[in-house]
Amino acid sequence: MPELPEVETTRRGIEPHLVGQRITEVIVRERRLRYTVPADLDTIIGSHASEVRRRGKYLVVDLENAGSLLIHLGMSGSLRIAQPSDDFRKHDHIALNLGGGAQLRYHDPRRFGIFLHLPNEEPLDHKLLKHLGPEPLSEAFTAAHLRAFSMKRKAAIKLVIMDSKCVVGVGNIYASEALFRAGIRPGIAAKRLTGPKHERLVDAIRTVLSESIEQGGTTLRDFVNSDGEPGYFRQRLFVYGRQGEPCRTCGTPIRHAVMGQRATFWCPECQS
DNA sequence: CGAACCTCCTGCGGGC
DNA sequence: TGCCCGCAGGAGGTTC
Repeated sequence: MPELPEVETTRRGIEPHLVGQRITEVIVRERRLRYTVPADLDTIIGSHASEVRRRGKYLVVDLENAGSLLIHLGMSGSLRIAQPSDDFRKHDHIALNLGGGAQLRYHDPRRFGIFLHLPNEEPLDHKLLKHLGPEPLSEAFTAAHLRAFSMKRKAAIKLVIMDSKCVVGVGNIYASEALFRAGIRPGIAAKRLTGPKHERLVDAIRTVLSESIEQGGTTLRDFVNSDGEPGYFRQRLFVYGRQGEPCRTCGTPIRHAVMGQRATFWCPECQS
């Protein structure tokens, strides 16, 4: 389940293999992703990748004079650098051969991901990106912003920080983790957060995501000729998936509930 | 506008 | 051991 740190780790992993490289061949083995992979994707053949950017959990591969690729890993997607001679594995849906001899492979068992070509438009103006809120690690994501956004929302604060119009890239796992670190119960109505809570939550989101990106950085080598799965499974989680287990801080059993149809975890003692 | 719910899909875990 | 069922989850879309 790629969250923002995994996507950023992916970006850093593939960028040095892509930038400056010419796309020499496009192989599409399965078009049925969240949106159908365009039938004319091979029009990118001959163009050079100039940059790999990230916006939220979206990746943008800029192509010189050929627009850009818009990629999302969905629930189960991954990108890795392979060799064209490597056997295709089940769910390896797309491969781009590169001038230097390597190959970028898109793998996605559940096919919730996105792989689109935007020939002309500025990708940030695309309808999928246009309404996204600030990057959590940018200056724009402040306590004042979170306060303003939460003001009229009676929805649970956890749902609000997972709303990409409020802030991008906070997925289900890190939402629970950030709220634990901030000492805030996930189910409290957003509008009822008081005083320093916004600041603590902004700080906690930043910390959780930054730490996870750092951990991912240690596994970058895995992007070449391996499964492309960042090492985030090693992440030490405080509450996520730990229902009934003792809180790592106080020993109280971790609670679980469904919010917005998503599993939610918290410590009833440490979070108020 | 916000809130609640639906949808896509496969792998995996629980239950027996 | 093997099989079946149901669930998990990102995020856009729909409905009220």
